Parts: sequence; C-alpha cells; structure tokens
Amino acid sequence: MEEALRKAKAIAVRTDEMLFDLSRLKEFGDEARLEPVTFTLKEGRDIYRHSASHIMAHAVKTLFPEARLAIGPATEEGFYYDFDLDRPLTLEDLGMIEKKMAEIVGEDRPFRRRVLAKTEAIDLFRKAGQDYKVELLGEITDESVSLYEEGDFVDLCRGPHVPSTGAIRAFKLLSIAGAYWRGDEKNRMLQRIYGTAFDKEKELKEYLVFLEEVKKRDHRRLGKELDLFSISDDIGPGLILWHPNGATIRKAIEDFWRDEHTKADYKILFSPHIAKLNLWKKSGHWDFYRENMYSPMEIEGLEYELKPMNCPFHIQIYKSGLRSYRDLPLRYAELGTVYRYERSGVLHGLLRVRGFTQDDAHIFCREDQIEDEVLRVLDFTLFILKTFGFDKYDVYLSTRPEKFVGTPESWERSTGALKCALELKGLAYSVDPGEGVFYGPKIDIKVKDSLGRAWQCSTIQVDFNNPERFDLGFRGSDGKEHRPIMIHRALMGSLERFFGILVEHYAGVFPLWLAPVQVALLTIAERQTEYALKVREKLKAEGVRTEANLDNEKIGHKIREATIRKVPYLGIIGDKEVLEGNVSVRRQNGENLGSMTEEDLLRLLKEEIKHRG
RNA sequence: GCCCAUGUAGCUCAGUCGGCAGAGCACAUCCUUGGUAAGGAUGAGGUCACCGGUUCGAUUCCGGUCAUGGGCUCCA
Repeated sequence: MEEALRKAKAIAVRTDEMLFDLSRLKEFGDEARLEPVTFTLKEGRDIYRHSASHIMAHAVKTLFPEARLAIGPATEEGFYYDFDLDRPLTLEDLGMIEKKMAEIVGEDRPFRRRVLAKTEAIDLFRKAGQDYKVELLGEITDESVSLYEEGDFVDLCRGPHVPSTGAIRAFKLLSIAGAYWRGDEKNRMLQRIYGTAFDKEKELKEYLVFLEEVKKRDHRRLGKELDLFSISDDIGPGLILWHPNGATIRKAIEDFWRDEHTKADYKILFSPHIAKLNLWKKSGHWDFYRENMYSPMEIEGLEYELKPMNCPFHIQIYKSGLRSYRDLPLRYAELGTVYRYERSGVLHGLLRVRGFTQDDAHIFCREDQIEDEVLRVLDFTLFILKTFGFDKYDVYLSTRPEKFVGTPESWERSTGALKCALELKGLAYSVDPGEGVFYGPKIDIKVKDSLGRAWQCSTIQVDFNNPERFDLGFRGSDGKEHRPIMIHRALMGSLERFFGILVEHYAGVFPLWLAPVQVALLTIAERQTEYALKVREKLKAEGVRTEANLDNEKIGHKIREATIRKVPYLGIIGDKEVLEGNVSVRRQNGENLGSMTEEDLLRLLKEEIKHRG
C-alpha cells in the first residue's frame, strides 16, 4: 500500500471524502479503500501549499521571535499567512524569509501530528503568547484539536500535511499586504505575506511567466501605451476620460450593442443623470443602497440625487402610458451612466470606478413570461459575449441576502424561475447563498478571458419589488389590472469595466472591427505622398479607419511604430506599388500578404469587419 | 476607509548623505529619400504631486494633504 502511494506521488490519502496524512496509514486496516491525493488534484495542491505556509510561518517565527501568528491557508494560486509583527515587513525581508524557508525544507523535518485536549492547547498557546490561536481555539467546539509540528515549530492545524518539509520543492514569496484579522476592518491590521508553491520547479517558473504576462496585459499600462484612456487628478479618482482611441473602440462596441438590441426587440432609451431624492426613497435605494450613493444636491429647495442605477427612470417611462398585456414583454434598454460611491482604496483602473455606463435593460413582463424572457436573455448574453471571444463561463445563482425587500414567498418564486431557465438552457451553475441584490435574486455570469481568468460581467436580476413600490400595472385579457414583474439585466456590465477586461483579454491587439486605427499606410519615400493620401481617402470613404504615415522616416521605423501601436493592417507604399496601383499588405503579427489592389484590400477588410474577426 | 509602498520631462526611469536636476523614448528643426520592427545632427521641454515646518538654503529632512500601486472589505 505504502509502496503504491509512493509510486502515485501521493501527498496525502483520501477515504470517504476525508483527507489524511500519509503518516496515519497504520490507522487503517488493509481493507480500507484509500485514494492517493496528488498535486494534480485541488485537494493535493491545497495541502501542499498549506504546508508551505506552515514552513513560511516557521521561518518568520525564527527571524521574528515576537511574531504572533494568525491564519495561513492555501488559496487558488498559492498561500498566505497573516502575522502580527512589531515592525512593517519590507521586500528585503521576503528574501530573508525565503532563504530561511529553503533551510527548513533542506532539513527535511517530518510534519508530526499531535492530538490534545482543547484546554491543553489553549494553555499551550496562551503560554506562547499566541493570542490569535487562543481566540481561534475558543471557537472550536470539538473536545480535542490537532497540532502539527516540524522541528521546533508548532501550529494549530486541522491538517493534513505533506510528510515532511523536504516535500516542498518549488516555492516563492510574492508580496506583502495589510489584512484585517478575520477580514473585519474593526479588528487589528495584520501583515500578510503571499506566496506560491509547486511540486515542480518548471511549474513555478511557468506560473511566474504567467504573472509577467498578466503584468504586460494590465489595462492601465496598455491604456497608457495605446493612448486609450486616462484618469486625471484634477477631475477625480474613479472618473474615466476616454481618449480618441478608446472612444473609437467604445463607439464600435456601442454601435454593435444598439444594433443587436434593436434586432432583439429592445427599445432604446435615454434618461437623465440626476433625479429627485424622493424617487430614490420610493425605489428603496435610499434605504438599501445609500452607502453607495453620493450626498444629495439642493436645487431650488428640493433635493436631487446623482443616479446609482437606471431602473427608476425606465419605470417612469413604463408608467407614462397605459400598458396592455399585448404590449408585454416590454424591453427597455439604455447605455445608462451611473455614479456610485466607492471607497478610495478599492478603485482600480477601469475595473472599479465611480462613474460608469451600464449596458442596462429592464424587461417588463407577466409572471408567466419570466422563464421565457430569462432564457432569451441568456441566449442573447452568450451571443454578445461570444462576439468578443468569450466562450467559457462560470454561472452563479445568487439567493436572498440579509437586507432584502419583498416577501420570502416572492423571492422563492423568482429564484425558482431563474433556476428553471438555467436548467432548461443546460448551463452548469453554482449557488451563491445570500448574494442576491436587495430587490431580487440574480444570475451572474463570469467570463473566462484568454489567460483563463474569470471576470464578472453579466447579471440578470428578477424584481418583484419595484413594480409593487411604483404601482406598475397592465390591463389583462380579463379586463382587470395586473402587476408586471421586472427583469434587470446587463450583459457587459459596465462599458468601462468590460473595456478594461477586453484590453487584457486581447493584450491590446484588438480585432479589426474594434481597432481604433484599422489600416496604416506607410510610404517609403516622400514622392509616394500623393498616392498614399489618395488611397487613404478611398478607404476612409468606405468606412475604414485609415491613417497615413508620411513622416520622413525609414520604412523599418514606420513598421515598428505601427506594430507597437498594434494597428492590425499595414499598407506599404513604395515606387513599385504606385506604378502597379497596389498596396503591399502586412498584418500586425508580421504576416506578409503581398501586393494587392486597393479594391482587394477593401474586400478583405470588409469581410473581416463583417465577421467581427 | 484601513496597513504598507510609491509620486522627478508626455512616457519609462536615474540622481541629489541639504547648495537652484539627468538619460532613453516621444516631440520640433535640419540633413538623409532609405523596401518590411529603431538612419544622423541639433533643439525645446521640469514649481522634482500639493501645502506647511526645520534650515542661511529643501526636490532631498520632518509633518500634513492628494493621488497611484499591493492587499483587507465591497462590487459592474
């Protein structure tokens, strides 16, 4: 058995979904069914990295004997440990700690499991001055607890662990950050060290390369390099300035969005940015969403609010006339700009801002239409996302939160409708208990980008509450008044955020239909200027975003410059091309398409733009 | 908001242990008219984030503010 496990490179074993240390094999009889848990399994990685975090804590304790330890779990991509120290850690400290860890790994100390009574453990940690451990122990209900020891380092831990410290082959400490004890800002701020560990040096290297790639694709960096957007100190944090290049891409996205919504029988709306405070009181936002809203402004003695959401406006439009059951479903869509207060520490480039434009829509329908409408929205969403090259998703169903409006029964019903639609569509999803918005349950879709990272974009929310609050009605076939229900939905979420994600997803190399400049014409010498301008005018007249670089520079310089700006197509024009009436075409990736007429080029471009390639 | 770090030319970054600041790229002018990722020369460009303190003197030291970054919490 042990032999087999060694061969399988087991880190621990599993039986009936319980994980055990390899050292506990003798507790099982020969007939026990034990599965090896290896690094390739999530459970195995977690055990491995959790062990690495113990070793890190050991190293920190050695270097800083006064350190008080909090918690140190494995994460998706690595591990961390929180410490309470006398002085702030520096980057140099990380190197020192790493070195110490390498020593501990080199000593190959076995991880030893020890079980003792909770009271004994409390005693032990209290004597050691480990208050955080004592606090944790106080909340454990079991009579006995397990400790893990390697060398002279002991930690409270459920386990399991790798057999010995030598098992950790490749690790790296990555960053230092502040973190509240138990994530609560009322508690003391601790120092967190993040690190990662792999069972092969090669995998660690690959991960570090991945981190480099993430850095290179950072939309804030590319936003500057490609002159897409900026944030100005003079204007304010979290407020986005769209530069011409970024605005061109945004317009292409918006045009696409409007066209598709019109085709899908949505009506496009516009609404103002402020409304009377009273409206927000009526909608419930003032009670349930105030912490994200700005302070009211006074206009002629009345209070007005900057809008954090678009729904009340769409509701007013619904209410502006009598509605019949024949009108439903009524789908109102708007690229609506909203403003939400975000604490300064959470702002992040385009991904977390204070003013943003939602690709919002509200569908007013009868209760029996919900499922059908949600299905339609799901289809529509997946189509839109696919257009941007997103074809992998994580889907979540969020249920009733603590702060909510409406009755538990209406929540039941709407959650059921969402569930049904997801199941009919055959989408795998997980349930996020308590994560719904205050007015209703929701489906969230997270897209996976080209690096496999998940981003929350789309959200579909059922609302039984606002129709009630605003006393919405429609005349039914029975001649009586009925209450419609509302579905709120955003597909891209916010244009700012979605754009930021796109920049990273495409690494700044936008597909032709989105590229700010689609073709750059590069002349070899000044005598081709006139011809180049003529070609430019023709392409522009056909709607192709074309630029001509007539600078007094060598062709190599111009190619380099346009390639760095990630222009998808370059048209090189020298004497030969002028003579033949051609353009020599080259793609951003260096692929040479050879010489062709301007009509052929146009055909090629238009085809690619049409397919949104 | 909180902890830590950072803020020097349009961009990327040097630098000053306190004595009015420098490179590369970009920009401008000139030379060069060159065929698939950087031709050459010259020049212009900075309230060293902002406010205050210490000092004969502060970009440098100290304090505060603002902003950015890594996180915590929250979310589109």
